[in-house]
Amino acid sequence: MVNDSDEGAGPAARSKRADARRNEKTLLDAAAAVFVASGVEAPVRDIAAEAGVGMGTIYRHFPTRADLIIAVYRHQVEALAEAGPTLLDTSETPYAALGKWVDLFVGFLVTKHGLAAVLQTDNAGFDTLHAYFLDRLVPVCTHLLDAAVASGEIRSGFAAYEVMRGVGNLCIGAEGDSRYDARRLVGLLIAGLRR
Amino acid sequence: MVNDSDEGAGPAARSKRADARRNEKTLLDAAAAVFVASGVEAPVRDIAAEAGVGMGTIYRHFPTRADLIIAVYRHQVEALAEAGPTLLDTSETPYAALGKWVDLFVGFLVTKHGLAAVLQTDNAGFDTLHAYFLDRLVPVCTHLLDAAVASGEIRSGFAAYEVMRGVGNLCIGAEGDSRYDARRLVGLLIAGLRR
Amino acid sequence: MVNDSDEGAGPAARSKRADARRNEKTLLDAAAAVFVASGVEAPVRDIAAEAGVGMGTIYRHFPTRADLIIAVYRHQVEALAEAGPTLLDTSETPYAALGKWVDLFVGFLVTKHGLAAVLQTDNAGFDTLHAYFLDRLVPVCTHLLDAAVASGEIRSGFAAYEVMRGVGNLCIGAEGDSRYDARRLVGLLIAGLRR
Amino acid sequence: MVNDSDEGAGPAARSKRADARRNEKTLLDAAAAVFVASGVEAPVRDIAAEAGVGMGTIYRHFPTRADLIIAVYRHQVEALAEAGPTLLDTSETPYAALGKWVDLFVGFLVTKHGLAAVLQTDNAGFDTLHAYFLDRLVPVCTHLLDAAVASGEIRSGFAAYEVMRGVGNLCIGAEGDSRYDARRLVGLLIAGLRR
DNA sequence: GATGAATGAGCCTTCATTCAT
DNA sequence: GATGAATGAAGGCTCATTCAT
Repeated sequence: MVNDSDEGAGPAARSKRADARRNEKTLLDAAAAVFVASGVEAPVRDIAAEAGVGMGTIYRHFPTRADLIIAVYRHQVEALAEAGPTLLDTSETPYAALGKWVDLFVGFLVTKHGLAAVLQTDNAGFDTLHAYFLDRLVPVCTHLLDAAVASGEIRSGFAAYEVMRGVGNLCIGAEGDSRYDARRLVGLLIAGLRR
Repeated sequence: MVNDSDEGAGPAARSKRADARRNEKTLLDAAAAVFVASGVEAPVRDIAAEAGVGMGTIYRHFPTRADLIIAVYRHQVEALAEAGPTLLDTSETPYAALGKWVDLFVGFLVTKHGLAAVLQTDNAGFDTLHAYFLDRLVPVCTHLLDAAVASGEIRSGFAAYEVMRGVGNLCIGAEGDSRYDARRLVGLLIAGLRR
Repeated sequence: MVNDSDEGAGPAARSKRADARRNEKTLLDAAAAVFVASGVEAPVRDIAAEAGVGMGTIYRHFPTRADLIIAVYRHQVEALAEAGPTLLDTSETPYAALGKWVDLFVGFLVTKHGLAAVLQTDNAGFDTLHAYFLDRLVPVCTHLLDAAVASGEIRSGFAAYEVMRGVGNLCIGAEGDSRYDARRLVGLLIAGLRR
Repeated sequence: MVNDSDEGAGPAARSKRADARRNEKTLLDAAAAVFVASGVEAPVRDIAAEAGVGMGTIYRHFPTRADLIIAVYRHQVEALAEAGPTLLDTSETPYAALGKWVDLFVGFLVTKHGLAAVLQTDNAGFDTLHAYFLDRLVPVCTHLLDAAVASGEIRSGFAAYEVMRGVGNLCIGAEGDSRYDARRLVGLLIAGLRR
């Protein structure tokens, strides 16, 4: 994030940017809060209200809802992406790393009311969102799976995309149903991968 | 069910009924078609249009959307329920029966665009639907799981509700995504149950 | 009612009529009951249901709601009309007769949930209803008023139509409001007529 | 009311508000016009059309129909409320004041097609409206009645609520019926109060 | 004649999105 | 740039009324 954009503009320009970024931060925080409370499909008006800005401001910064969602979760997705290699390095076996990573993924999704649902839907207009998540995480997951296959711990033949979709799906609606523990079921799924 | 179809009823006495029932069939077919095309949450208007009837007709026959959905899928749910014991009798092991039954379940869900999604949602107004599915199928699934636990093939501790929810979730959005094979993933989940 | 219609038809025709009249009686009773329970604007379907007949039957007998209402209350309106002269004959003074008659009128209206409201509304389609009530009762009321004016008990200058409309209005919504006693207020109105 | 109109507010700070308020004025005028023409129960669409705005605009400003009605008549209700004490001060006797006030009330209601009807109905959703009218006017009327009782001009025992309801009822449907003069009848009612 | 199924207009309400200020 | 007012499509639901059986 340090050098995220801003190719060295003059001081005034920069301050404007800084201003805008601060505003954007407010937006993202508000959106995150509303997403948690009411799901990713919450009315734009609610998000604007939470942020204390006009709705137009939301639209200026994020032309589509998908853009907003991406922005909201970018940090966490990045962290997730970065966690892959790290876990591989620090875990006893590739399979253990996979398990831990999937757990992180579950932790991410389960707390985002409705995100998992949006992720799998073929709703037009969410392609960007889809693409972003996949572009960023599929390679990471592929890497983990490959390693675990290579170590002989799991069977081959399952694509990262598929596994992630499965994990994502298992997380849908998990929040709020005490009889359903997404993490346990995901555990089953990953266990099913073992040779 | 015995006298459900009125072939052989009094000639005129049943004429209205026959008419209405034929119409109801049209409605169910139309609803099924629309459900496949646009999901179970499709506008009532669309279903009416597809059936070539007025909206009022839908409401007359099915006061709530849940009623309609139940009616549309009743036959298949019943068949599913009845398949459980049969499979247990005719399969080599309880686990094999469980696998086959789950496969049937997946086959059912995968072709019903949006049904799996509705099934897990806590949308108010779908309680009837929920209840119907669970009432009918959870006992069957429980029976299969118990048998497989008893035969020592799978670990214990997973409730039918949870497993079914998991399977259901894995089927969400499966249709139309060629890179995602719900059946395979469900296979993984069930495999994960093995000791 | 004795010779209400039926100009001496043949026996068969007559029996048919008798049949129809019995049916019509059922309809009227049902309508009266529903009117009391849900007001004069109750859905036709409800009335049909209460009568245990199809809606079409209602429409056959009473093309418009006004026709039905008239039919339902015809007996009571006739009784009211006939009570006028009688009261005049049997009361101490014309004003007393007027008071008693108005009381009967109030008693009639107050128990007909919504009737008073319909009576004053200029809803198109209720002209028949209006006309019937007025044609039948205005002359009676006029007679009473005239007598009371003649006896010097009340001031002149108020038309029966106006007084009846006033009484009718005071009865609107009386049922079900314990803080509002239509009869008392009507008493005030009639008291106001005194010299 | 003091700072209700914003002549003199900060130049730009209030521009939106000014805009919206102007619009609200348009809405109120349109609503008033439609209320006169079609009654207080006119479809929201009609009001929007009359105002030349979208329906959403109505809903933005007035979440419920009752809110709209209240807003439309607030000024007049307030004026009515304030007229009570004034009349008491400036009239020869309390009874005269009562008569004049009731006359104002009649003048108000008679021009509001359907308002009187709504006022007496127990329609759910109009409670706010009811409450507002009663809260504001019953005390005023009570005051007038009490004074007239105290002065020995009228009989006691009639609550303001009841009298107002009576007056209100007498005004229902008055507009457009040349044979019915609500004011005269109300006069009769009030005359009836005299000892 | 009776039936009640079907029709469809009509109303309400919610929000995503645009755009004047 | 920000604001939030306005728009209007979309969808749900309820009957009055017609008409095939």
